[in-house]
Amino acid sequence: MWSHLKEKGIKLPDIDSSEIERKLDPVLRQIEKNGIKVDVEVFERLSKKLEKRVEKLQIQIHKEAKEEFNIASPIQMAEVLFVKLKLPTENLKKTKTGFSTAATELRKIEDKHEIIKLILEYRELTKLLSTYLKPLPALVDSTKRLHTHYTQETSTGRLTSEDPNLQNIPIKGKYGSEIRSAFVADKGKVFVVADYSQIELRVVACLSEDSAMMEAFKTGQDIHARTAAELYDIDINEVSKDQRRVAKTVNFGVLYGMSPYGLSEALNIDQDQAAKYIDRYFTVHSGIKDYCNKMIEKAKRDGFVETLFGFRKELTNINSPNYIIADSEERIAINAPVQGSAAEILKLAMIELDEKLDPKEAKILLTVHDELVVEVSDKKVEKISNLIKDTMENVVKLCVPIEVDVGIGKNWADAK
DNA sequence: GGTTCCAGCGCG
DNA sequence: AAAGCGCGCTGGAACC
Repeated sequence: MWSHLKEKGIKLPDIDSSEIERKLDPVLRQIEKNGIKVDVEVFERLSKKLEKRVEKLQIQIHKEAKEEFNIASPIQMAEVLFVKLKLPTENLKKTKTGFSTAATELRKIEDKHEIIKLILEYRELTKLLSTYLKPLPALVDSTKRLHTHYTQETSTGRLTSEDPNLQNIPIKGKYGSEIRSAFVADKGKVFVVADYSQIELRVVACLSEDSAMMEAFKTGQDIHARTAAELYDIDINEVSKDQRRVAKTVNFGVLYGMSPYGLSEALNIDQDQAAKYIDRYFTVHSGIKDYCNKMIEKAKRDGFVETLFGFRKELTNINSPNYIIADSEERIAINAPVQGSAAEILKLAMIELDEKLDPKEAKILLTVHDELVVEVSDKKVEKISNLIKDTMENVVKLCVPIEVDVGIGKNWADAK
């Protein structure tokens, strides 16, 4: 499906998707066996702190509601907010049982009542406690290491991590880095964390041969700032933080087949403005537009699309008269080749690294979609971090450069 | 007591 | 008319 790209300067190893899976399997089993060390005391300290705060929040929420109810129950929550306190529900999404109390919806009415802030903080903290801080320490082995299980995900070709899932460890919020700092390198070793920079956007730049996006990557520009400059018709150096944020959402949204409605929801702007952004984007990036149309056409004709290495995503319902199903499969047709090809690139890098790394010096501990965490002997960091970066950047040659950011540290937070 | 579904939310 | 891709885990709720 992508063989025409081979005349355009891309170079792929001579291997197909199923052979990638075969070769990757023993590598994954070794990674699972390695495990990653957790400083349980960091979790316990943070747990105590957050539990105290949650108790206070619970009391305050009940006081504001003038009623004791189960804050963890969305049904009871909706009753309190929208019936008892009569908070406005105009722009709120609905669920099967009534109005949604999801964080995105509550933020729309955040300034209508003091209780909303409290609920959002309560949700944040209880999520961290129940999903990470409480369960993970119970799962470490006698050497304090945590072992996940990776499975080859059959939908897009990504890997998934379960029991426990180590691909969704917090990083973003107030406590993200504190939680990540509990994942530590063994004595005499450090973490080398290597992640692909904008790999999905680089892949789509190559699959689509979109000239503006290819140029952005070839010249090493900040891709979101460049898109902002295009959307607002300004110089790339004049782009504000907010404009960059909008452009970032547009860049990712397009990869997922986002509609004007979806963009307006994501950015909290009106739908006309969102439509203008998308329109402008596709005017500048006609190659991306063509790519989207081609993937949809191909899926409608052949019943599947595929990745760079031939992993197929079947889309047998794309011609369905039910537009909910057909539209959904159109979005998947756009996204699957991009997400799947990016996954293959990391998998190939893992296979190659497994061959190159001496297990006495370096062990892969985690793989998180576009990132590897490797535990490396103190003395060899310089040499091995260069090897990792070099291997990941050159495992395939796309029509744009591939860049890898490398960090080094004693724990997962410091190494990023 | 167990299973299943849903809503919600953590990550890329 | 629905509305952004891919996951796994948790607690509540409904039911057996």
